[in-house]
Amino acid sequence: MEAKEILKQHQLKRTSCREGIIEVMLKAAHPLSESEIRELLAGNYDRTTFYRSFITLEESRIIHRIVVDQQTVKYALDYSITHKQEHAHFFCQVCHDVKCLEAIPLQEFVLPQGFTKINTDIVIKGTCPNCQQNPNSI
Amino acid sequence: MEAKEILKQHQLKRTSCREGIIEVMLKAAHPLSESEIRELLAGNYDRTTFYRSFITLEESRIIHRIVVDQQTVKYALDYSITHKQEHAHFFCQVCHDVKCLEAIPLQEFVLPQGFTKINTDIVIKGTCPNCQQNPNSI
DNA sequence: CTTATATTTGCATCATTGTTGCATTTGAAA
DNA sequence: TTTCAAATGCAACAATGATGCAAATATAAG
Repeated sequence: MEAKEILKQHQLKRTSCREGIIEVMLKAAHPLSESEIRELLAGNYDRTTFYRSFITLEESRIIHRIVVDQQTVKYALDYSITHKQEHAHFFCQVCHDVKCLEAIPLQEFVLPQGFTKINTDIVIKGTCPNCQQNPNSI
Repeated sequence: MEAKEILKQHQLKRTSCREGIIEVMLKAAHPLSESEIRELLAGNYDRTTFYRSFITLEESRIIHRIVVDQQTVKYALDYSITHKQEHAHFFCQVCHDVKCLEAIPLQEFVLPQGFTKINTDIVIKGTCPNCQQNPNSI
């Protein structure tokens, strides 16, 4: 699907900043940070505009956050757009990339009586194959 | 174990700020935020001192962070101190409390070839029993 | 117990990031 | 093309992360 259509479906105005962010994410092989998206974006937007675009896109459930730690947040298109299954994410502590672990089936979390589950975030931290082989490529 | 001994075992100087933080966490029923700990703390420390104490305690693996989202971070004593099993955490989106889900056994995450796992963070978001019953108690 | 020393604290300070108000600009519906 | 609500860009402020340094303090040695 195209960025334009995604915005229309979610009843958001088609602005170049929003459209650009979605386009970058459609092309991306894995979740990107705000600064990575900013660098891949054609236009040069005010940081407030950029900041508010993420809020809007997240509120409309077009994108979702993957919070690795306080200083590392990545963004990915929502499952409803990618049609992917919910999955765990892998964070490489060397190259700081996040990869989707779609191949790993997730367990069912049966909560104690009275708890209601909305969603589950799973982040596995470690070293990715590339950084294992080339430990000096930081 | 007592705060004093924990600091000694980790070869840290016994300062009242560090000791106070550990004592508060030893008494706590569930993970606390920085501001919650600050309120429960007897002394009134400079924010830099407080800030650096958390860095030191985390580096020495006395405490660990539970990152719920960018603005919600809770702290708990390290598993090596509490002797608890690794477990998932539950974040209530109404009262913002975090509870340890020690009763839920965790699956094994078998990573693809070449990945090395260091640890796994699991945060389940939803509504806790108390807030389910009293939806206006925010 | 006293002294010596390396560590920690508190304060000042600066950087970065989150957030809001408002005038101007822009998208899209009529 | 016109109209109007929504989005942008800018200024400004708040909150938080981070660092340098003199003064205070914990610990080990005497």
